[in-house]
Amino acid sequence: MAGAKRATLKDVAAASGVSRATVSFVLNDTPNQSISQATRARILAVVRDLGYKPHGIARALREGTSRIVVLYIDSGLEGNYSRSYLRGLDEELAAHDHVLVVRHGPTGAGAEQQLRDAINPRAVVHFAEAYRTGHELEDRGGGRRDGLAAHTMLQIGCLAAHGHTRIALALPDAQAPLREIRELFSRQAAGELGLPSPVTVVVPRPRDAGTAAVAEFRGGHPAVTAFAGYDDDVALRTLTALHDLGVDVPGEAAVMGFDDTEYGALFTPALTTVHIDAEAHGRIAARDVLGLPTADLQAVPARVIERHTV
Amino acid sequence: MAGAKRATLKDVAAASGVSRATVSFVLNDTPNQSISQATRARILAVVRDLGYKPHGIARALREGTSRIVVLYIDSGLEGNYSRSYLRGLDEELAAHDHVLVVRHGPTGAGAEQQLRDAINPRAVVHFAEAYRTGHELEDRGGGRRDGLAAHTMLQIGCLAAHGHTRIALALPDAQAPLREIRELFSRQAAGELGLPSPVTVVVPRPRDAGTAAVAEFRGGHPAVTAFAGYDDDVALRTLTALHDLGVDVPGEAAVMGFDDTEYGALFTPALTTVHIDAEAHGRIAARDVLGLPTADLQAVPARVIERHTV
DNA sequence: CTGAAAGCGCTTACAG
DNA sequence: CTGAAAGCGCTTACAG
Repeated sequence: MAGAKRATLKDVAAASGVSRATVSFVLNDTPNQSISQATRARILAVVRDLGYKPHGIARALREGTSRIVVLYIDSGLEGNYSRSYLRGLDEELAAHDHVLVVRHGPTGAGAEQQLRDAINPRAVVHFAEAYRTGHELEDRGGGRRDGLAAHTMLQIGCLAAHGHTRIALALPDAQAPLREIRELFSRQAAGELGLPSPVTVVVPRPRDAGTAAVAEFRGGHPAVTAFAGYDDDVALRTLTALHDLGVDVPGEAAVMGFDDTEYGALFTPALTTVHIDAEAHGRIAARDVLGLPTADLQAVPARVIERHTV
Repeated sequence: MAGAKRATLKDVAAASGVSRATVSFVLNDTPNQSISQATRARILAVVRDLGYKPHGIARALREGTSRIVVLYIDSGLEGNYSRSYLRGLDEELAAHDHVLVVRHGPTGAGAEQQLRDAINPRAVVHFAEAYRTGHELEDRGGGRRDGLAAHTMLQIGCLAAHGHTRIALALPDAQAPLREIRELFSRQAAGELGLPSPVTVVVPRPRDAGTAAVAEFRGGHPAVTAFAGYDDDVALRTLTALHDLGVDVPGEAAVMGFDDTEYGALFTPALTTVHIDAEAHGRIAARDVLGLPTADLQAVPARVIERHTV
């Protein structure tokens, strides 16, 4: 049992007194094969005794793809969205006998191809693609129910509920991947609330650059009283800039985060933000790439975490 | 070229008018095979024309393991250590024709086995193992030159240089994986500096629990004037607790982080910390698991980033 | 200098 | 109800 060479299908067949095909049939529940309960039970017992596990590589060669799915993720793992998404994706894949593996950083086409050549993954998922584009969730009604549009509405809505009408969307940089969609959804949300369209401000790193950017922005847009962060990071940078400028938050200006990180709670004043549980999004992504139905999966609604910056 | 079925070794052999073995020999630079320059060139040209790439799965079946190495990582990716380590590991592996793949979260033995069965990785690396245990780096003299011992010394040394003699080591929780080794190295560092051994304080989440813990600790240890954080996160929590307690930093107490995150710079006062570039550690880990020599790899020394909490 | 053959561990028509 | 055979795409003794 210990240390021994790993058991192979042939071993199981030999020990059960049947052919390898038969073993394979019972292990895979192949339809239209009538194998007696007795043999079936005997084989299963041998499988257990020998600790037989199918050899993934051999299976992959035969089937054309391995039971691996790879997740490409470019952003960090600070926010709750990414963590819960990862958990959902991982668990759902595992439940369907697949294993998740992740690649970080920008996806060079070369690296992606290299990985494809190396393990023939069953599928590839790009982090939060459906959420980020809004498209797929939109098609299922999820965009406005539990997708980016809904979450943006939560953010803008919270600001509006506190009396703010001139809102700025704080962006990490001009090339932020979701910039356009976030601007769109923010505009729609403001529109529905009868507010003017949010303007946009880039709050870069490092600290003093962010402060300079916010100072300049405020000079040009004196009517703006609230900042809706693209994510918690940008919101925190904005909050810091405002602090460095001597602007009282929330007295003179409000700041709201997006996608709860652990750091927001630690700032003073602590960051008000929207908390998103994306486990269902991860599960849906898993089902999608496996070609399974997703109708029974329901995301839990996001919620505003009221702290002290609005 | 586009859309066609992927080229196979057989295709290359046929197009070059040689056997598959010959193609394999030239592609793998198999020693002790004398193949004429002419055939070699011809084969290489065909390989290029056909866009032939070895089929990783087939190769893995034949060779026994795939050219994948998996990194298990439990902690987040917030700090500079993990990011630079990941980069070094990834690049070094790629340079040796392997591909890195990562698994997040606690390593269930089951999940690890499942992945092993699925892709027969060439090797498995556990995040920063050599660094964290200190053992391997120590053996090569690296522990004190560019390992955890050296970095701990940097942290304690900075505090000492600012006149602090009673230092507390702030831990995220009592079960922190590196707790013992960090305590050991901190004690050694203090000893070398002629300081008493640091005491230990756990600063938990959430914010108010952290504050309560720090308040209680200060009650019991009034002589302590400096907190050395296990990492930036804990340091930030400690800093926040001190703020909530009305303790002036750095006037009444100093706080020092460990492993620079982006958030430290955003706090007020901004966190003094030690910045570690672990790219070489990642490269060394890659070489180690591949059985390659590492003597030429030299870590860049860590450095203290002086901000405003010491 | 090069090729025919075996074999890595599976799955799945096909034949009884 | 079950088995013998082919084949997924490679690599590597082995034989010329």
